[in-house]
Amino acid sequence: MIKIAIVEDNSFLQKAVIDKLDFFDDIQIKFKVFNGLELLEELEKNKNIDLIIMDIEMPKMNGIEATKVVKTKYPQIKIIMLTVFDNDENIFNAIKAGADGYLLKEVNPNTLYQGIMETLNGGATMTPSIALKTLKLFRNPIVFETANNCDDVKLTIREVEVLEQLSKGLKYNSIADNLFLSTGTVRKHVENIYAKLQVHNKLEAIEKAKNNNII
Amino acid sequence: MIKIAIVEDNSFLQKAVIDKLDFFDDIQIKFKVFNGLELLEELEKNKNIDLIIMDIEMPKMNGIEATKVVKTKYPQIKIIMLTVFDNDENIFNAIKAGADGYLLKEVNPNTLYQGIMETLNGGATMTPSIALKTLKLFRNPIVFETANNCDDVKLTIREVEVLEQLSKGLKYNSIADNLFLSTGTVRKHVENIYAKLQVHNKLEAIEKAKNNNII
DNA sequence: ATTAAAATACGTAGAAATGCGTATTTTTTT
DNA sequence: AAAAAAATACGCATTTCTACGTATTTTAAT
Repeated sequence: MIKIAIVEDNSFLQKAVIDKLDFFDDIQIKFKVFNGLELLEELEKNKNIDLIIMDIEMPKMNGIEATKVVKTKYPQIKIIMLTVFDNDENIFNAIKAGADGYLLKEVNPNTLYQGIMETLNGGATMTPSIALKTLKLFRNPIVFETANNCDDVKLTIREVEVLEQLSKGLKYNSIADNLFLSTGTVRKHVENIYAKLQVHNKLEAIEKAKNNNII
Repeated sequence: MIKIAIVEDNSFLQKAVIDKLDFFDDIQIKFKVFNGLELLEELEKNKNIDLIIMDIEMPKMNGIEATKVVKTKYPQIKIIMLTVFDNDENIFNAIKAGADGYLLKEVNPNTLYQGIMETLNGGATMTPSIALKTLKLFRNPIVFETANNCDDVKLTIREVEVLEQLSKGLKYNSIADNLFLSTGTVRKHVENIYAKLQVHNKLEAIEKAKNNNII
């Protein structure tokens, strides 16, 4: 049994998706919610989900943001975007956020089902029009001002140096050695970095720093 | 009538492709050649072609080079790569060269036909496994340093899953939770991953895995 | 049917990382 | 000159990770 969750704010379209999947016996719709926040709440209660069908435009938390969070907290869950919008920016952001597929709302039941199966078997699924846009984006990468984290994070020069070394997988001892510091000082820099970035380990710090073009 | 050209150096495989397309009445194979150079010569004589089915590895001029030239001189002609190779570098280069699709040789007649039709209707076609690789390349653009990934590293499916979760900065406990495992098992998987990749911590493992496009 | 590989799980021990507190010196800013 | 920010450094407690060993069950391959 394939465990599916549906995230879609329009209850009419939600129903349409459910109807499409109703044909297939091995598909079990575990829950349906109306926005990203509700999805996260539901996943807290029950993370035993194989795949999420996700709309993009939604109140409170949109599908892109939700995808980012889900792919960070529960990377094993597959996500297929299902939306009426096929503009470059949405496609680009959805892929960057970690989506495993991108289908348009008018998809027929069979194609949707196929897409789900292919995704669960370690592939990805896209409608041909989306695939073409993806290829074009690939060839001609546009820089969207992602307006990522406007948090205006400011690390000092020394902190950036330490973070750069951290990102190479060096341990505190080696970093201290490289920068002619004591291990304790490196440690303190790392602490301060974590506090500024509001994270709690190397990987999160590096991820966030990269997103803000700090490193 | 859809006018198709086939570029494939192996005459046996060439025959196989023709057989696959023979089923369909609206497909007309205008000519078949054995490498890129012959293709260009033939196009000089007759450029009235809708779509080219192109192999990659060929003598004299390979499919990537040929695609570049064709897409420059005759941009209206669609090109679908049809090859046994699904390595990142080929996919990357084919897309960059301007290919409109990328299918694997074992494709069944129907899918091939569908792909052709979708491509001619302004879409693109990819097998799900290729689509996934494309998305990964999109998210994680690599520099193809041949020295880097000669190691022929093979991780099991489970190991890749664990590594993906590791790369998000999750701790062993959360990973165990997400994958419904014991913490000890996660630990053991991580050990095995490190041994295979010959590394000694998360960051090195992730770095290496990304370079080999494992994650 | 037998063998090999993969996935599962636990224990012990030491290394490394994280969080919190404190404190001094140096540099920069006002 | 005074104040603020940055860089330096340690100690303690706790958590997490890494390494090594062992072992059973499940799945895939020959």
